[in-house]
Amino acid sequence: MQNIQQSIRELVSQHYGQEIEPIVSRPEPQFGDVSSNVAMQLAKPLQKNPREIAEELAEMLTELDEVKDVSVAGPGFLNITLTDSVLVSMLDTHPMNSDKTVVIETNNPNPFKAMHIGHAYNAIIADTIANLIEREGNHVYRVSYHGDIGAHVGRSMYALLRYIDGDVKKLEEVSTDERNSFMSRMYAEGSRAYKEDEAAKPVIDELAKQSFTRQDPTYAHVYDTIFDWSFEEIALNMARLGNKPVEKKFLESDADARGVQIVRDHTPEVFEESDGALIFRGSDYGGFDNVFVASNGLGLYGARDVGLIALKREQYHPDISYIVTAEEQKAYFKGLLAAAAQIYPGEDGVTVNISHGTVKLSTGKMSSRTGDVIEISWLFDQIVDAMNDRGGTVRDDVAMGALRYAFLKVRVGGDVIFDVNESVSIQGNSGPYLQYAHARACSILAKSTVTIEQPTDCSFQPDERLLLRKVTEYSDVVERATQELMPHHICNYLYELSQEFNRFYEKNRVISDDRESVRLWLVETYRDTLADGLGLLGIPAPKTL
RNA sequence: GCACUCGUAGCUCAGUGGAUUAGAGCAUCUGUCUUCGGAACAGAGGGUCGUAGGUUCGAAUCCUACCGAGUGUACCA
Repeated sequence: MQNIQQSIRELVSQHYGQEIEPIVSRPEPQFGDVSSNVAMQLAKPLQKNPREIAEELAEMLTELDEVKDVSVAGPGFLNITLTDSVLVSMLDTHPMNSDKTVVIETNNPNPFKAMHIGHAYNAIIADTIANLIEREGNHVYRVSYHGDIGAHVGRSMYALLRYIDGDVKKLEEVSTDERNSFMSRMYAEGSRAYKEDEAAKPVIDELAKQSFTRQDPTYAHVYDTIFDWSFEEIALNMARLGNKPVEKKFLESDADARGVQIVRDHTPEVFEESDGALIFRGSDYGGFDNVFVASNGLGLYGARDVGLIALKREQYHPDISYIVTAEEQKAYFKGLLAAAAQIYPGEDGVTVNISHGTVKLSTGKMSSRTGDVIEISWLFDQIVDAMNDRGGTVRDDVAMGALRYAFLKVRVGGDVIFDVNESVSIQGNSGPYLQYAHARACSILAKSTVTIEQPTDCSFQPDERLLLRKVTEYSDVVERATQELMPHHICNYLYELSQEFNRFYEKNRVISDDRESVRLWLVETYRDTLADGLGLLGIPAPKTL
């Protein structure tokens, strides 16, 4: 597509003396392979009828080797059909043309709390965006960031210390399977006590403060144990979600002291004092005025994020650093990033916040166990149940594909209404459907004994050409998804691609047909493209299902 | 109150300046079919693209107002 765009640009430059970027798109197959409204773009500067310009351009384009046919439609649209060999040449993978150092947070659940559905969504979006950036040729560092200190730790510790009642051995009685629900129960209990029990409040505040120092041996022991459990749980869930491992875990405790110091060093130039706290006037930058260091001298999340930016900067010297969060934090990040831009002049725009919506269940049913949050384990249980109901075998790679695809197929930014049954459905626009489509193509390839040949004469039959044409769109789709950081474009495309294959497959035999070797090549090309696309989405592409 | 996001078929969503029927999936209805994995294919019904103006040769897409939903709005993250 870029070649033809280039050709049009040159023609326009030569014949009309206009330097423009011709807009080209993919029309419906019946209209050709490429269409362009370049004549309309030229009509105004040239003071000429667009239809007339289109006719002239059509004549010139027909002369090109890569063009088979051109027609003019409507007010002056050009519909261009390319030769088959050009179509084949378009299959070449798109160039790796970027070489930046990129840091991206691909998960950030807090220890001492259960992982919920929002963590899963956040992690899947971020991991897939990381895949896209990596594909461009950039050096990507996946990192994570976790809150290991502060208020929520105090709440959990309150309930935990009461639970063990002086005997740390009691923790050993909690079996591996029960740990996650045990931890969320403890957190829920502590939270409730903080809200409802006046006497507990100061105790919890004190326990929260202790999370910074952890000097009491019993406290330290319980803390360390739950800390380890939490990270085992996080690692387990990340693997289950199909996320690639991170290179480094950053902790709030690492970032805290550093951030507080930086905020102090930049007061009053960047931050200012207000009611004893150090604040940043985010409202001047589309955010809101926010406290970074509290009046009691302790760092808040803002200060820690400043510290985290400093740590990432030292460790990786990133050209771009992505922080993927839910949209609730969008305004906060406007302020934070404006502050960071002042702390590090000339590095404005290095740190970028990508925000996404929240996940809601279509059934409206929430987790019964912990009240208001939906735990990841519960989510997987639902998927497994739905698979069982369908009578299919339950497989981890299919569950993973179902969940990732359901989350990724919607545009990043809006909310996701998650329907468990729809996600595992083998029919329709779902992960398992694509996995099935892949397995089916593999099966054909495995069955044939004929050698696969890339066609040399390049004359395809109409149905073959339709499939080939669809496959050639892949690199454009990947490019768009990468530029916009929008994985859903790939989902939509892969689904259309599979449909196109099914249409072909329905009407045309591959094995024991005269054109078997050419068609095998086509099936293989399709299969490889599908597998590559699924790979970018982090979805397994099984050979059998 | 102010700021940001969103409003497209019964439901869930693509499409965000370009046309020749505004597209998919689910759901509903009808066909094909002893298949290379039918977990398929073909087709039908279903839309004043929230409402009203405006800009443009051309608007679901841009602008304005209004209606409706969500989120944020300093010592939680």
